[in-house]
Amino acid sequence: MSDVARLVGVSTMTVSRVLNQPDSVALETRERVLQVILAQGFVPNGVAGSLRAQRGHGVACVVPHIANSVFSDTLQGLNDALRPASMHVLLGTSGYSPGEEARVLEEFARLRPEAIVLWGTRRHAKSRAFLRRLGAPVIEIYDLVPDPFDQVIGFSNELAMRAVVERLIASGRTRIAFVGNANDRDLSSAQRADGWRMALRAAHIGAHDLLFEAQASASGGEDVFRKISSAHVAIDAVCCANDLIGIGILSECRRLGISVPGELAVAGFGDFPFSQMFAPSLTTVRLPRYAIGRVAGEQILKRLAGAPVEQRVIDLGFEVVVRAST
Amino acid sequence: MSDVARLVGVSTMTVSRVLNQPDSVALETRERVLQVILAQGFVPNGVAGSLRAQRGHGVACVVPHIANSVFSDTLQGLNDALRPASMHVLLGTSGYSPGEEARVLEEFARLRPEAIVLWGTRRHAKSRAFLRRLGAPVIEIYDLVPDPFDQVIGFSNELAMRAVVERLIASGRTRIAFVGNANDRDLSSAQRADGWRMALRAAHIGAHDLLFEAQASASGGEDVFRKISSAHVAIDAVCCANDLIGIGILSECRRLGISVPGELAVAGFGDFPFSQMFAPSLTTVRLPRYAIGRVAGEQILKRLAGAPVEQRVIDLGFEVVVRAST
DNA sequence: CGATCACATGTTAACGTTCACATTAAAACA
DNA sequence: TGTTTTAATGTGAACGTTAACATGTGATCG
Repeated sequence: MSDVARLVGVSTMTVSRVLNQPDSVALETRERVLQVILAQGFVPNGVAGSLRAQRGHGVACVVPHIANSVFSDTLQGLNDALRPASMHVLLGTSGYSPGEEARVLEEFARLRPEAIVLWGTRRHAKSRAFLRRLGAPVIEIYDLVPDPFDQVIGFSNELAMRAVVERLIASGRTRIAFVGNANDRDLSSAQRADGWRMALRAAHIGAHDLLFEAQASASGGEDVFRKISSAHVAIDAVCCANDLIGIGILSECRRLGISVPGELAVAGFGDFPFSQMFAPSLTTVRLPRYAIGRVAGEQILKRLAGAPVEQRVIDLGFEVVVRAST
Repeated sequence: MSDVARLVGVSTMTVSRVLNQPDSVALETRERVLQVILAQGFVPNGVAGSLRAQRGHGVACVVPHIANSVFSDTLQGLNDALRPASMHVLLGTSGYSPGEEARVLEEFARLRPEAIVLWGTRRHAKSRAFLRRLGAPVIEIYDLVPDPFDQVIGFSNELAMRAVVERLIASGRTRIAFVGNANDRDLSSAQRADGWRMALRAAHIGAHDLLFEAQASASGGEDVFRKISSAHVAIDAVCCANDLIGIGILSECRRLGISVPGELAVAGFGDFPFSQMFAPSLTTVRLPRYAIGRVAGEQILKRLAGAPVEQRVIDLGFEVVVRAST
């Protein structure tokens, strides 16, 4: 930068101002500076700038797993919102482990990010203490909780699944099963099961024995449905914790000659990219995946600009997408 | 850091050494320092460290679009490889535009990344000049080219598609169409078309009129196949530039009552997550998506450790996955 | 017409580390 | 025993920018 300043015949401060507060520099000076910057190919050192200004341009984002359309859509939204403000995303993964999340956070904290975006609301006490000390805005995404750490953006898993079950009940189904991964690392599946239970209870339908565990994958769905069907459990509908399971069940039904939705209605959750291409196409819940990221980014920018937190809980809703499988 | 140093009764340099070269500090001193660090909750300032040491821990990665399983798998691989070395990924998107890529690169350049990972090999002259000046290792991924800018990791689109077509020919197909997005922003689709042409030529099968353009989506596949079939073009096989198109064609065949693979063989490209769940399941090419990211990360670490570039072109191959649709 | 003000630019120091070199003490050696 | 080597720590400066304050110039005002 001092090279540029010398060539133009101004102080480094003027060059710095051209870069950061162009309006405070006289038009003619500004143009001369910009010209030299271009000619010299000068790229300002953001590291030095961040150090001196005591604020950077990074937003740390920790998700369980990148290779998953749920998270990648959200990342896209976050990135799209932040880029115009020349903020960048520091990406990390926790592999669904709170301990790993804490470790990743500690690494990121060294870089003094301006804000932090975390998937889910269940985390290690260590992480909490850490985040508190960091002082940066913390946006939790996906699982809506009434009293978040700082701010939470997402939708209600319970209400969404409840809406699905209510549709099934309205269309005359009475023996409605739930299939999910009850793995306690995954809070959302448990919340979805709660929604299923609530809907049945509200309609005075008992369903104590119709909860089945499955891995959150298509083969998990196939496996569990093979078991259900060979055990001759009487059901006329099945709600799945996600679309992968639903598609596994659909393909197993095809194999077993069970007509969908004639004999069995199948509903998924999450509206994964291929769910509508299936035959029959899968009824599911569309989640505001992109919007969650986008709104998170917008909230971050607002708050960094000094705005107060208006809503600690931002509910972006969901949409039940009724297709051929129910 | 000086607080910690004072509390322990050593100089800041010793604290710094405990953090960066623990072996050079006496065991007893080291333990005392670590204890105070923990007690004080001291988190070293990586920004200051990077500035002084003139090297950071960031790897800039620019892909066209995050919300795409192809890229997200690769990102996962990259991240997994880099994390143990406490390197982090700076994520940016170009939206398939070389101009936007150049802009994002310029932003990232300010942060002085240690290495750069870029999707594809087609880029703006501005980007090239830029990358050259930066001096950091540049890894291009996916499209293999014989003479890369620095280093390229991927597979051969041509050979992969050629292998698919050869299988179709071997199984007796003679009227083999290609459907892809000939949009010139997407080099890979063009390379795949080349592979198709090469295979036909090698088998002495002409196919001048069997190249069809379609958007790279399921609905693109449906649309184009509707046109093909209403124009009564005689074909007995179709290769698609990606699985989305293939699945669109499969679902259109189902609608039109065309038996697959009886009347028509359909092959996709890319092995997208749901392709094997379809009925019929889609024959496709499995790409080393995760491995590309992983190997990119490993190469970066190697090179940062001072190792010379052994292979400028790293071919990770592909695998033709034959399923029910052919 | 002198005082006040806004504007454009400059000066100095500091952000929190780590590099390069210096120092000290103890150990190893001839 | 004197000299060299090794290990452990300290000192001062520097990384490249920007915050805070200072200065100088011309315009505006009563």
